[in-house]
Amino acid sequence: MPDVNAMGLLKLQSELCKTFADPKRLFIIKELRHGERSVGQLAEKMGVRQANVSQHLAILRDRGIVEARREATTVYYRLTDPRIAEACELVQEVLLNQLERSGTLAKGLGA
Amino acid sequence: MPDVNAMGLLKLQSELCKTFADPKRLFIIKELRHGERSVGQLAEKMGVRQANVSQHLAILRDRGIVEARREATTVYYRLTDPRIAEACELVQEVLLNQLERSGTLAKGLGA
DNA sequence: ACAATGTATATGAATATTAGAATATAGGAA
DNA sequence: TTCCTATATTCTAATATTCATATACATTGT
Repeated sequence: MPDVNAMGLLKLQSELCKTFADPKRLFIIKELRHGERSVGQLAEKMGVRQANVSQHLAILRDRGIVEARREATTVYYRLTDPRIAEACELVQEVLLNQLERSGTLAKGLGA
Repeated sequence: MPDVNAMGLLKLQSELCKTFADPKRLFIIKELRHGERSVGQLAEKMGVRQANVSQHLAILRDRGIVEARREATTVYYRLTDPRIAEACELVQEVLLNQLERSGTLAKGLGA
């Protein structure tokens, strides 16, 4: 008997993971670890058009990753759960480990 | 000055996260926490065709998530880094928390 | 050599994701 | 109201992902 029951939850979990499967959304998550940021602040830091940032924020909002707070015309976003950033950091550690092993880091990736 | 340096690493990180963005691959990762499994074992547990499992394993292999070991005609897979399973568990916790809040769990998802 | 078993890959069709352009909405100031 | 700023949404084209089918490859046994 195939394990079809677990698949329902895993489908939801995979949809949550999809939100981490884009570099711009990872940037946003990483940035929001340090506190609230407005859409414009994020757009500038990322060097990306406002509409595009807003699209990504909508995805993060729909999946319950971030929450918004409006102050006049400015909308500030924050993470809903610190464990989200933790999970992303774990993945980053794994990645850095992989890069170390393959020696790819040496080729000047900035730092 | 936009933060373009970080984007290179985040691109790699997002590609790593993409491997978690599919329920079947999450199933495989979850299953491999308990030890090695062969392709056939996974296919049966998942109720999925062997070729499809093999495709997903190839993705996990390419991203360095799993490693293979051959024994006669049988190939056994294992996780390369326990932190990968940890990260997935963190995401699962966040998900369960979300479901609790929205009360969706009550509607009999199996357990 | 051949056949049998277990696994991997190539191809194509359906579907999903992404970014940009244009447009829409919300709130504040005059 | 009108204008201005900040954010959101819709639509579209390009690209990527997923699955099934068919086929190829690797290993063991005969």
